[in-house]
Amino acid sequence: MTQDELFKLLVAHCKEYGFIFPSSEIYDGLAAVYDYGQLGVELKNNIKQYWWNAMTRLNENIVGIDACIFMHPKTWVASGHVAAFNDPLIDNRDSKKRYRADVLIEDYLSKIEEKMAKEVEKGRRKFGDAFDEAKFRETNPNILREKAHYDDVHSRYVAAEQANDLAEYKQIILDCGIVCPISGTKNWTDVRQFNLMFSTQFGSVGDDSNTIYLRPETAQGIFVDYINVQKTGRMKIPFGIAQIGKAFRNEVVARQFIFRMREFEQMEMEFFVRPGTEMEWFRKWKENRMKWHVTLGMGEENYRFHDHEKLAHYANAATDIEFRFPFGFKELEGIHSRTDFDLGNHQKLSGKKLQYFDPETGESYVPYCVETSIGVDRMFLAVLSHSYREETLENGEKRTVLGIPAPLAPIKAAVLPLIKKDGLPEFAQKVMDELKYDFKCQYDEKDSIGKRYRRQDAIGTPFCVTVDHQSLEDNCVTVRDRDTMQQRRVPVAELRSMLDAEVNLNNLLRKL
RNA sequence: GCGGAAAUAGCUCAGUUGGUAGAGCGCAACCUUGCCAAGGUUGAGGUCGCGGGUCCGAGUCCCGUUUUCCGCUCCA
Repeated sequence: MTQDELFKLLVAHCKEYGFIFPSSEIYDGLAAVYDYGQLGVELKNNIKQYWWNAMTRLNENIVGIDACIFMHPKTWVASGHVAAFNDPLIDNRDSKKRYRADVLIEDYLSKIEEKMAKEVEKGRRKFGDAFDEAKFRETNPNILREKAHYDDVHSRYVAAEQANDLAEYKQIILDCGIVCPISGTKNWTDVRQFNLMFSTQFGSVGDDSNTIYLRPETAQGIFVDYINVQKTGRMKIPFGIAQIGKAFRNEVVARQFIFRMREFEQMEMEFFVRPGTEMEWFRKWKENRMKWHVTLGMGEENYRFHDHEKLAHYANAATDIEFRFPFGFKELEGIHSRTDFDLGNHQKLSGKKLQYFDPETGESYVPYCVETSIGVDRMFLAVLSHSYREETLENGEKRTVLGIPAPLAPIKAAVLPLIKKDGLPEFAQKVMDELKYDFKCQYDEKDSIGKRYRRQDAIGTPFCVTVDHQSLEDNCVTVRDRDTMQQRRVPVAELRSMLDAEVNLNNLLRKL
């Protein structure tokens, strides 16, 4: 079976067993938006808990916050999102290439300038020392014609830019006969606004000044709260602020299941350090985060670092932790050295001092920042795609198993009476009562025991606890292991501690 | 956003030159059995993605549209 086929099976499996559904499916769905189902939400919560506890419990100098999705519009001016992701785009239908409409027009304008400059050169050669450029420009008919055209296009362009008039952009491109550099044709689509950020109306409708954005990253919530946390938590540099939350990006193309969605969830931690020490911390966090991943036991060979050659506008060093997804190695987590870009800009734009007085050096400075940023949904996909497997048993039967790391499994144990009579269901219910305060368990008495084992395999339940007639006599139950299918007898009184050793998330923390 | 393909029961899929909608698995109830997807009986579930059109008649032909997949494109 190819990785591609496997991935399709996984997507179908996710829907069939209640991990992930297409959103609003009864209305034909909404592109690139997915809901987490009854099992998906358990797995997702476990992933978040593993991250949250690793950050905020293992590091005394990291605290958490939960900032809002709505933020003051100036936030996105300071962060650079307004300037960097607000472009008018146009496609050429023949070459299938996409361009920024404003860049096409600007290129056209500079070509006219070049033409005029060539004309000036001609005049200079012709008249030699007696050449008067200003006068020449005012009298030469070729230049005057080009100049008039230039001024006309330029003024229309500026007006279009100010009014954000997309139709006018296209009209200018058509009027000027601008062609695609690749195909050489004028077969253009309409100009569309590429706006990465979703906007909505805040307060009463109909007033432009009330337009606000849904955050495209959670990090800015940390930066704007930085000074509050630092002061009220009496935090000393170096320290970190962690946050888990939703973010929204209106991607041009959102695909590959939950790998790239328009609404997604991030787990971000911003670690504030003394300027000059950021590379040291960058290295530490690279190591630290890789260990967090590898400790889950999904195979060290499935992770790798990918250092960025081209750095974003805010970074002086950046790397990705990539995971081997069914469609290849792809970014799972980003670790960026963001310098003082964010805090510095927020300080400038807000006029509020965001400096830290360092008692060790006696200096005040805007801290530098090292960020770790991981997508919850990508992590979810990494776990599921790594866990999904189809086995053929010795007797030739097929078995579909989700070998989810036990601490992350949505259901920790299934409690199954061997048959649904002779008092076994009642005994099993008592076992449920014993376990339910510590573990998410599922009770099932329908169908044969073999079938129930397979059902639990398919949703990744690490242990099945079976109650039989002998249990009534000796207070022991059979515990069956998902991966090995081996069984052992365990006294009911020992069940809790046995399960705890295998499925408790905090056991992972001890290995970090 | 462009090009190609697809959409029929919860899932996987049949459905002939256009003539009243099918299977297997699954699901629910009951009976029987009891440690790795057992058997029997009964039952629920589909205006064939959606909207138009052609036709006496459309799951089937035509147009539009939505969603998904593949390839471009884009990606802090």
